[in-house]
Amino acid sequence: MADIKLRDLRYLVAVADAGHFGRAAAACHVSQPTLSAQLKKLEAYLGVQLVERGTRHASLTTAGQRIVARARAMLEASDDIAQIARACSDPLAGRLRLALLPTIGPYLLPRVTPRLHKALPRLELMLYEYQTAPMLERLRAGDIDAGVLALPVDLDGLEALRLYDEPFVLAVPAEHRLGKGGTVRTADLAGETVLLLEDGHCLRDQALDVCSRVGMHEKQDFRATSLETLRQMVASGVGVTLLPELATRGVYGAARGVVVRPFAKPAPTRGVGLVWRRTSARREAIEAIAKIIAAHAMG
Amino acid sequence: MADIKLRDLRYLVAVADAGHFGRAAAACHVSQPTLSAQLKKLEAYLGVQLVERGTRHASLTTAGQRIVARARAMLEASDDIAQIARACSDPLAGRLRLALLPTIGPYLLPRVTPRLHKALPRLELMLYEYQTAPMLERLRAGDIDAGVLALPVDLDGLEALRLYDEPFVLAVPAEHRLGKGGTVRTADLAGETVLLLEDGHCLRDQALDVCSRVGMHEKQDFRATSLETLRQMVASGVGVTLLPELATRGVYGAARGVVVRPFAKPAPTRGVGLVWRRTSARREAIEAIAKIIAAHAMG
DNA sequence: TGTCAGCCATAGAAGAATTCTATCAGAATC
DNA sequence: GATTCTGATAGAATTCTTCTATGGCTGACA
Repeated sequence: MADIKLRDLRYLVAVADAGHFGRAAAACHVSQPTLSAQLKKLEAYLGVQLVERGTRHASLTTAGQRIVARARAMLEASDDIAQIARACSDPLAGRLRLALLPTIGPYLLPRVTPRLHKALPRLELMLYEYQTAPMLERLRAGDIDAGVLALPVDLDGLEALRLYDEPFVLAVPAEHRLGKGGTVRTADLAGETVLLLEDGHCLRDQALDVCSRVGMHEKQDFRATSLETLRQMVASGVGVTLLPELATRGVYGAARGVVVRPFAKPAPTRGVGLVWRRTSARREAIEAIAKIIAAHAMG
Repeated sequence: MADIKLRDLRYLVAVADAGHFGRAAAACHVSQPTLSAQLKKLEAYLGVQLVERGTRHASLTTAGQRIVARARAMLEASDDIAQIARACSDPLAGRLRLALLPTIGPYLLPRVTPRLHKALPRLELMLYEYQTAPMLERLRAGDIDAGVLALPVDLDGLEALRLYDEPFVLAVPAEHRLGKGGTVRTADLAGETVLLLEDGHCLRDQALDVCSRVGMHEKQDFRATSLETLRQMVASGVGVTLLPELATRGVYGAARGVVVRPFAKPAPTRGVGLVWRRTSARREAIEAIAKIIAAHAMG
């Protein structure tokens, strides 16, 4: 025999725990003669008596005790290997930390989480909300596995996949001059006062970009901390704003005092993407998530 | 397959080290197909690909790397077990717990421990002192490996070997009527007041047995806790006593105020024996000890 | 481009090890 | 003294591992 066998160590540990060959054998789901013979073989191989066979009780010799301690460690390591294998064998299982922009998360998640849970039931999603800069930082630090944000960003050691393009829509007070009709042209916005998010939100920059092109000016001394604040300010007639379309769908579509109008083509949009470390071991799971989000975000 | 096999882990580690199936197989002293097949089996069992088979080089996958780390630990533990076994395989080595009667230990040990150490240098003797009943109890419980006590005892699952017969001697105050001359006959003791040990010491029962036969009576309201107490009480003239001969040899022979007289034949004696569990794995070492004690106790 | 060498996978047979059931022997218990 | 409990033994069936021989694929080299 060239190698100790884990099975034999299992038998030995069972005897150590049971103090009884028959019960140890039962615990190992083998017959008593099998366990006896294997233990005897192990003793012969090692050249030491491991078990003292009393008439009512089997107990370990000193050598047996010391060896059982090592044996337990080996069996644990063996379990570890199985554990590692299980974790690695199903790339679509385990914990995955996903961050989303504050201007995306609350509006996108209700649309996709049911589908994610259904399609990837063994994936435990941990959800976070960060603005672009801290999100990239935490991504690179390994604090999160993937992030949903507005492209483009500075990829560097990162990999990205475009998920969907989200149009902006115009939100105006109900009694506003632009509060009626179907699509609205960006040119119609010239001269309007626009309300924007505070610094740090990429949506602010994207909206500013649109505004500067069409001749709108930002309402001074006002910065909203969230889209919901923004929406309420619009409702109270302070000005107009640009919202990402998902923020006007579903329960968010029926805000009192606010009229939402889509833009005529070509509508201003922002690209939304999924970003992860190029070296990430969770690539497969991340791509599965990307597929589901891309398919159902705007659909 | 119920268990990962160490052999397969060895193959995996060999591939990790060699980066090459053929060389790994050679390192394991098996054919290349054997190693390939077993690794494939291991991968199937674990449900993960462990080795990336390149055209010129075999490298480990991430799962493989993580598992190899555990595998190395297991192989090391396996070596440890072999090492422990080798160290324990010498039946005359290791720890052996030996108990002696309080009326034997202090007088026998100085005579035999130097010889035990010389003859059994790899044996680590742990010495204990117990009276007969607790000694047998601890023996049966496996707390000690062997015991030196006065025979006969109720052997039951135990095995015994007679070591030597120890005569009793008479100890009297220096000015006592029996304090002079060579041997003394038991019949001369009639009417004497004898001091005895407290309950639990088998020596007490043995001495009582002698006393009752020769017409001595025990000093009431006195029970010594040790032979040395007894000896001092004799020296102070309270009475006489019986001592085991070894307790009057060497440094114990020159007690002031006490005269020791051997008995004329047939002298009363007690048999001293070594007792151990019949199932004990240390039988060989115990018998070696018995041989040495028997040879040098009374010599 | 065709041949060769290196590398791993596959196939089938031989051999070894493990397992089972049935039974035995020794010790403790009633 | 019969019975029960415990571990050891025996022989057959099964399962696993190993071997040799060979195939298929890829890269190197003339």
